[in-house]
Amino acid sequence: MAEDVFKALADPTRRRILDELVERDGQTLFEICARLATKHGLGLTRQAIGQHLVVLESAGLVRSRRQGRYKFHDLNTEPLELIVTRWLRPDAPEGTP
Amino acid sequence: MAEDVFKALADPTRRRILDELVERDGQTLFEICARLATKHGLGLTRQAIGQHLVVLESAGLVRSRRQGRYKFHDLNTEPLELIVTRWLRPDAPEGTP
DNA sequence: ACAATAGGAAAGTGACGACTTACCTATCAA
DNA sequence: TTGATAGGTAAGTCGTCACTTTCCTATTGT
Repeated sequence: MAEDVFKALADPTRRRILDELVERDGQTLFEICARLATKHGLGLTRQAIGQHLVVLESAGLVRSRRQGRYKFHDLNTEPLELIVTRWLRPDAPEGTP
Repeated sequence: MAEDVFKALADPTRRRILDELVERDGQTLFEICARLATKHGLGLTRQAIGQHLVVLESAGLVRSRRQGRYKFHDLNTEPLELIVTRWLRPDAPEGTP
């Protein structure tokens, strides 16, 4: 849903996470925590980042694959292209007949 | 800057307002109120819509021009294009998982 | 087995945001 | 001027969201 995508993008920490995944795909939760702390100075707990990842995954912006005790997260830009065409292309076939 | 744009897009009512302005540019506050009420069944007060327009204008998504006692609102899609290119990798192949 | 590691799932708190109510200013028509 | 229209602003309420704390499950290494 578009609602979930926009709400997911509303938080600056979640946007930072997307930035991290653009730079290097397939990171684990602990890796994301470490990089956010060192590169951006974000002093958030692991649980907080984990909750953000849940939101991003529910919005379809992040896909995760489990491998043993590791869970790797990949960026999925597909929902982004959908929300853009809503206002950038006025003559696109809209869902409102 | 980008923060304001994402926060502005986070609210469904504000996205509806953008939809309305895509369909017909240069509407006044009362026109937007009427169309949101009739077409989308939104029972919001004029003040609420006015506050949303302030948010949209602060984000640069809406430009307004005053003319007498009327204030016309125009859509500005420029901030949208900026936020899209942030995560959409330009040289990524189409079917990359 | 045991402990360390990677992750998940609660409840609780504090702050921010959306909305209403009420009141106020400015412009136009009679 | 008077009254109607178009818009602006402030206080207050209520819900939502981000975050922490605490505790729990699952996998791996020794």
